[in-house]
Amino acid sequence: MPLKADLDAIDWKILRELQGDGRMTNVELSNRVGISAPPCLRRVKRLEEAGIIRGYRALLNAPALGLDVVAFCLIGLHHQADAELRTFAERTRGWPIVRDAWMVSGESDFLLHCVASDLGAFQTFVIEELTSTPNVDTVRTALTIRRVKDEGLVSFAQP
Amino acid sequence: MPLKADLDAIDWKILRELQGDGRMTNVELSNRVGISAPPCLRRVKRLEEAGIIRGYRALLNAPALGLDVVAFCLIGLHHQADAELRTFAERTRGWPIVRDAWMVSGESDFLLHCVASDLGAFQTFVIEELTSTPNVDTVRTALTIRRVKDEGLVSFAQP
DNA sequence: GGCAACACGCAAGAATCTTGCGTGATTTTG
DNA sequence: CAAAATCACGCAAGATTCTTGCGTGTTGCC
Repeated sequence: MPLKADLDAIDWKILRELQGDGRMTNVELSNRVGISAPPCLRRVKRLEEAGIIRGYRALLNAPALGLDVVAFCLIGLHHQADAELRTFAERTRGWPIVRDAWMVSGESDFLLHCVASDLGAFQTFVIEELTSTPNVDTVRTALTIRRVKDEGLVSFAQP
Repeated sequence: MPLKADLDAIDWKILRELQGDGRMTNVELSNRVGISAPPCLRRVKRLEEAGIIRGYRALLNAPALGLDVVAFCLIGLHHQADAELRTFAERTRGWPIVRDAWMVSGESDFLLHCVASDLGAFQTFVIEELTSTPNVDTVRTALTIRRVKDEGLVSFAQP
């Protein structure tokens, strides 16, 4: 189970390339990183099995699918005991509007990344779901105007 | 250039499957959505060319790569004229710590999703880069404790 | 009722994936 | 210091997948 220390320059190149295009063929990938196809495939498999590559995902165009509203919600709870935090975390998984969610420290307890078809649907969610959820204290929302940067995890130079 | 209205049930299945595993082979995908491989591939190509599928990306395991800190920063600017917003947006693209960034409306002007190797690196970024950037008024940070939900865009039932 | 448009499925050639094996370099061990 | 072990590479071949062209059936529209 290789960790960061076991990765060499070729592994970092592989991660960078697959992050840019996760559906690239193995021969194309092997050309870009400078080795032949079989060892390249073995490296990718190893990175997957080690959990360094968690998976692959198609990126979808939200507006083209009729999802015009992207927003973030900062949630503050009344009580932050472990059970309450778990309860709220579980609840976020049942809300399809919530794309991904983080437990955070600071002024708020949770940050929710939300996608909705329109402003009405989002407001309905905030009012009828979020604020009416037990233990929810504060809800601050930030509607997104546009994305100004969208990169993967490894965007910087690596050894 | 098909839009939402032109998508049928099979297209939605394709989007859902590729969002779950973007590297699935076309024959596997065709089996899952219930048609043969050639028309399945043609549909995927069409979705790509229409921009509905924006691309594919490998998901990486940040902690395994020595990136232990994930945080969000809410940035408020002094002046929000178009030129100033563009200037700050451009600046976020030069910061490797910033994974993706959104221009938002509400109490703040930008939301930054940041990934750093450790707390020190993140704090250095906030102090020496963010707060010392011209026109930056307020910086509120939320360190993430853990991710409680991580799904793609299309997680709910579709026609 | 007939015609055009469209998407499906079959089939075949091209490309890719996948595995086994031999070689060379680096590291470990006696 | 030398021998052995370990490791990753690249080659080659069979299996799988991709990709294209083509014929057929259905749908919608004159």
